[in-house]
This record gives sequence, structure tokens and C-alpha cells, in this order.
Amino acid sequence: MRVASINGWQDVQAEVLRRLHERLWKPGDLLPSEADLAAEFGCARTTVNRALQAIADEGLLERRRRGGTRVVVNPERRATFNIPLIRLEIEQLQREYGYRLLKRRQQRPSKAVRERMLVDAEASIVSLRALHTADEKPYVLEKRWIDLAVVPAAADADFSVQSPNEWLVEHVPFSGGDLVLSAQSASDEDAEALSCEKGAALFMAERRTRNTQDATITVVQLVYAPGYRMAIDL
Amino acid sequence: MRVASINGWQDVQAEVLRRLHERLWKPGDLLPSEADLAAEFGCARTTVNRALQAIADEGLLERRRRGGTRVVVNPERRATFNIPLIRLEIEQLQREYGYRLLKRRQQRPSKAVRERMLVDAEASIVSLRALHTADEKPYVLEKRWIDLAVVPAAADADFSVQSPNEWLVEHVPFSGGDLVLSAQSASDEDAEALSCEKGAALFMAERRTRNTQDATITVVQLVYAPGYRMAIDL
DNA sequence: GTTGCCAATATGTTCATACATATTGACTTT
DNA sequence: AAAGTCAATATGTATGAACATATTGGCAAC
Repeated sequence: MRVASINGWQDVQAEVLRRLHERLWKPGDLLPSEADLAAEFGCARTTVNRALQAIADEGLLERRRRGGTRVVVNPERRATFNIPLIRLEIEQLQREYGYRLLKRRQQRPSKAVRERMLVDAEASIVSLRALHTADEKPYVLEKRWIDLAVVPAAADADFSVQSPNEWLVEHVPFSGGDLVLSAQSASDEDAEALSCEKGAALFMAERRTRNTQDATITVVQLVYAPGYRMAIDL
Repeated sequence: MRVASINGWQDVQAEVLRRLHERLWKPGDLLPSEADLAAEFGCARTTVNRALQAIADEGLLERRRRGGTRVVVNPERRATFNIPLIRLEIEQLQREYGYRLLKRRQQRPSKAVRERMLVDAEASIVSLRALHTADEKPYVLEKRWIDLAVVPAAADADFSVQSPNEWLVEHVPFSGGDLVLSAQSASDEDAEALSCEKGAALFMAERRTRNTQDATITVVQLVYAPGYRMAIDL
């Protein structure tokens, strides 16, 4: 007997994963039915189901009713990573976190901002610039725009002590959004705020957050100081 | 009665999510026990369990035995994204995919490569440079190193017709790895291969792939042409 | 041959029950 | 007080049974 002892669904998952890695079941292959596997492993079909579901969620298996369970051909690696609060990210590096509000204006959106936020020209927007530092050194420049029509309370919020991100997390329920990562050359503004050369290669994350009614709450550009690396576990 | 009809676990999940978004249950709050919720929703505890597990997997709830289910304080947004084959990524943009092997050498690793691959100086490494094009224009420069001790077959593989990535996916079972995203200034080599200015800001993804024995199979640096944006759904 | 229908089948999901396990908190002992 | 003990409790998980649902493939009607 190959299988030492299959008790829980995690054991089933481990065994199935082993067979996948060993290429005993190759990409494109059809797996035995849940019932057969349950019989082989000596457990309930429910248990096998749980295990296969978990693997399918990871993207390694494809399951269809009546069609059975199939090994995915191009196992697209799916990475999941967290987007922490900047403060926590810095503190986790054992460095001292600092925050400074550089600029705050309330205005009509420019064309560029309108496109990013999907709002019209009459919208009232709070525009912010803030710098997060690690051990007194510039870590990331935060450029943020908040739609006052969606978050009226932002007009009176004091962003000089608490970063917009933390304020928003605390005060506004949000649901979805999207994230775009890119590389940008440092503009004059970036270079001054981050104390780096103009034209330096900067890592940028732009994030749009929507509420449950699908209205844009806020858009933020995080422009990191040169040398920043975003690590992701696979 | 607020709840129209709770049949399946997805309904329970939706209702719980609604209450989280509405801040009926605030960050830090303790939820009612599974049994209580099951009673309220008129379904089995198993069903509630399934729903809460799913939400916890998304990172919005924290569950501990005996401790109950708690709303996470800082709902770290967790993003999941796929890392497609470059060919598929380009084809999905409705552009014509092209591939060209620029250089191939078999050598001892340099110090930089040793650090990245965690191998010693006597290792035998296949070093590759390849260019992926979209509509004939440079899309991404692939710099790859393969450890022949781990993948002997790579010595005889013909990478002039098939990209290393696709060859590896087909021939080598792998399990884990890590990924680092960053911004880099274009080196002379980068500028020439990607037909861009030297010093331009380039988006780079560096990926290390390990096999089941935790040995480094391959390290790849993907240096994208200027303007590349990596989009991620949240 | 083409179309339409039906039965077989594999996964999806619910349910009640039972037991496992971690953790809390009260109570007891030192 | 401090430390140890133990029962109560909420989640974690297994099970068998049942029904739901999608999909396949064959058979029949046209």
C-alpha cells in the first residue's frame, strides 16, 4: 500500500498534489471520479470533494459536472499577495515609520484625474500629497485623490496626523478596485519629494477603490523610492 | 424579515458580506457563533461554516477555535493574479506573438547569478537571452539561467524555436518559488534589445522556481519594454 | 443525416450527527 | 498571588444520505 494513512481532506490533498507533481496524472489527464478516489483512500466522497475543490481553487485542476476532474494544461501560476498598510510594511522591516502631509487642495479634477477616477468635470476632489518615511528617509510618495461626492467626510478630515489610507480604511466601507503596477521615470516633483535624481526608475502602484455602488471612492498612486522591491510568494 | 431566502452557502456568504460592508459588524467585532447564525438563517451549521471559511480565506474574517469569528481590523487587501505565459499574454491583446533567441551560453555562474540561484561556483549553468515581440515590436526581454544539475535535459533543448518558459513548463515538474517586482533603469543591453533609450524606466519581474526538493531550477528576469503596466484585479 | 429527448453520470451542495481540538475562563491548589 | 486543573465552548472536520444540476452520449423521430 502506498498511502500510509488518509484521515482528513488535507491528507487527500497532499496525496493528489504528490501525484500531480510526480506527473502520475499529467496535464490534460482525467482523474478518477470522486467516488473511486474515496473508495481507494477509504474515506467519504465529501472528503475527496473538499480536497479536490481546494486544489481546483489553486488553479491546478479543472472540474466540470459530469465531465469529471481534469489536470489543467497550462498551470497558470496564481500569486496571492497582501497589500499592507505602508506603516505596517515599514514597521515590519524594523524601521521607524514617519509620515508627512506635503500638500492638500480641494479642486475640480484635471483631465488626467477625471480619466483615472471616472468622474465628470464638476466633481469636487480632494487632492493630496504625502510622504511616508522609513528611518527618516523617503520611502514612498503618496498621491491621492478623493471624491467628496462619495466621501463627504473627507473634507473635514485631518490628514496631517493620520495618512489618508488609514483614515479611509477606518471611515469608509469599500469593496472592490483594481491595481496597476508599472515603472515610471521620476518627475521633478517625485525627485524632490523622494530625494532622488530626476529620471530615476521608480516603482509605482496605482490603485482605484470603489464602493458597493461601484462609484470611485479614491485613486492613489504610490511612488516608491529607488530600489524598492515588491516581494511575492507563490 | 430582512433576509429574503437563504438557501445555499453562497447566500449566507452574500448576506455576511453585506453586513460587513454596511458596517453592521465592524472591524474587531465578534460575530455570532456559527450555531446562532445557522439558527437565524434557517440552515445547517455546515452551511454557515462553508460561507465563513470562504470569507476568512479572502482575509476579511479571522477565525479561532473557541475564540469565535472576528472581523479583521486591517482588512489587508489580498490580490490574486495569474502569471500567464508571455505568448498567451500577447495573444490575448490581439497582437502577433514573436520570439527570438538572442544568446545562449553554458558557463560557471557569476557571483551575481550565484546569489540569485543559491548555487556554488562549480555549478553548470545555461544562460539565455531571448526577446518576445508583439506585432514585431519588442515586448519583453527574458534573461534566464537554468541549473543543469537540476535539469540536465536543458543542455540539449532547442530554445531557438520554443521559449525556455514553455519548454520548462512542459518538461519539468516544479512546485514553489518567489517573485520580485521592481523598476530598473535600462542598461546598454536592455536598451539595445528593447529598442529604447538607455536609462529608461523598465518594469522588471524576477522569478525563482524551485522543485520539490527545494533546489533552484531556474531564475528568470523579465524586463518589459517601457510603458508596460501589470494590471491586477482585487 | 439532423434534430430532439432521455437516461446515465460526475460534480455541487445541503443536512443531521458525531467527534476532534484549541482556547477560554472559572475554580482549585500551592 | 501564581500556577495548575478542568469543564464549557466555538470552530474544524468526517460521514452517509439525499437531492440538485450540468453534461455527455446514445437512441429515436423526423
